Amino acid sequence: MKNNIYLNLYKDYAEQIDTGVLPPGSKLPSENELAATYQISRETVRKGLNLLAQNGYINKIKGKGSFVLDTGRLKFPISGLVSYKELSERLGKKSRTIVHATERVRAGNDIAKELRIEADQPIWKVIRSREIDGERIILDIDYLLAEVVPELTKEIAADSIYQYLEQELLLKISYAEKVICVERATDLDHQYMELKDDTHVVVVRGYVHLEDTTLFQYTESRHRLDKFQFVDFARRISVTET
Amino acid sequence: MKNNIYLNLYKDYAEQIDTGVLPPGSKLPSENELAATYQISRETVRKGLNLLAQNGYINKIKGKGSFVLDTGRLKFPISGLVSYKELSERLGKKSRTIVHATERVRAGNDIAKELRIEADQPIWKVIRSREIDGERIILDIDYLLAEVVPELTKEIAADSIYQYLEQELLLKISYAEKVICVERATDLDHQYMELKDDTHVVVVRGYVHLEDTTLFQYTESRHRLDKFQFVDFARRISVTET
DNA sequence: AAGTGGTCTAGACCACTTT
DNA sequence: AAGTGGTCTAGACCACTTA
Repeated sequence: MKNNIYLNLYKDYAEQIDTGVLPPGSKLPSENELAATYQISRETVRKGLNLLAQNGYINKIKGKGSFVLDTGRLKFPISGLVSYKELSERLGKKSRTIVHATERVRAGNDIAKELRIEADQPIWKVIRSREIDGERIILDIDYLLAEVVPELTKEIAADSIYQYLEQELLLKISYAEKVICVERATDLDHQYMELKDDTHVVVVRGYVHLEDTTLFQYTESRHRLDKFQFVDFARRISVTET
Repeated sequence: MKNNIYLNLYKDYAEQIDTGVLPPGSKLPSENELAATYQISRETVRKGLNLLAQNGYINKIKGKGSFVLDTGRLKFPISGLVSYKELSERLGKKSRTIVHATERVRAGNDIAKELRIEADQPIWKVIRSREIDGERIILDIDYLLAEVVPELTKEIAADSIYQYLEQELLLKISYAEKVICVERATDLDHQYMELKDDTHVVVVRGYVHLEDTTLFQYTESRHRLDKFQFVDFARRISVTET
């Protein structure tokens, strides 16, 4: 249990909104009220509320208050860096992970380039497909630096690699860049997904960094066109320059 | 000129990083230094730096300092709510907008549903294609509440609707939800884009809200598969529950 | 030990909405 | 006038890194 007051506030309200205890449109207590009831300072309350606002949970209106947004309609709060396990648990879908490979190999030229390392460096290669409602519609291929992740097993890959990295190896995952595009389906796609006669797949490339900016993981998440969906929540920063 | 110290700090450094004055890997002055030189408090410095960190400009490391990230390699800082004009200006690509229609109509059932209004309400419908490097690869269809936007012209649509809304109508655009998926190409797609023999297009649906949470704009941005790219920057919030 | 960023406080003033 | 969120301050303590 850490001493992170504003994060606790965030989690409390995020959960209440996720579970529907606080329905869309409800008004949160004012910042002064929250500060008083939680016995914390108002700036700390504001840190928590601002996190909620950034992640699409609430909207703050000057002079009025903070109100719960309608997050349920748009499911999939992917905006953020969330693991597949965390996501499927939140959605409660019937999903299954099939691990096809968990092997320690040496990086080829293409992967070395993506991970920005030299070729022949040892890496972990993990191939998994995700079955949702009985259909294999996602193929995830992960590459992790063996220098950072010395050990990896099929069991970990079947459960959650992120959980292992964070809770066992105590790695601090900091940020990721993702690039989404559409590409021709490969043989591997056909082998591990039920693609019917699709010629293309959506490819989400992920570059995951640690706190010290080390790039330690490159992921290709390949999705069947008709099942792919990505949801983003964005706030506008007014850029009225000069 | 507003009194927004931390936003000024953000813009200053964002520009310096965008233009390469501060190359990737450079170290920013420490928070205490910045507070001293700018004659502001450290918490205010931190607000500016945190904005930079959120938007992928810098990474902050405890005990070490703040460092510029490599934003150039992954261009397209789409993560955020940025208009097409702002984006193309930042990228400096040869692009052109062709306005096909700017008309005041009454909402049909489908659009009324997206905008969450009743059918037959007056709305503006704008159809534009975007030509990049000589090819028409994006089709944007916008629907705006006439109640919020009383007037709209072809000239505005050719330039920037956002600029008009914010600087002329003084509307406060607050946030947007975006949903990305792949769908079958329609006749309209073939009419206004150079689709060759593609059967599908990437569809980015955008729901844009004002400060008071009013949904006032629904946008369909339709992209040719081979030219579509979406880049996202995400920071991890550790969710080590219970 | 000195410097860094992370968290928190108690108070202040402002602009905006409501009564 | 009272209440709301937005900004800013000056100072405190902590955990972490570097020397």
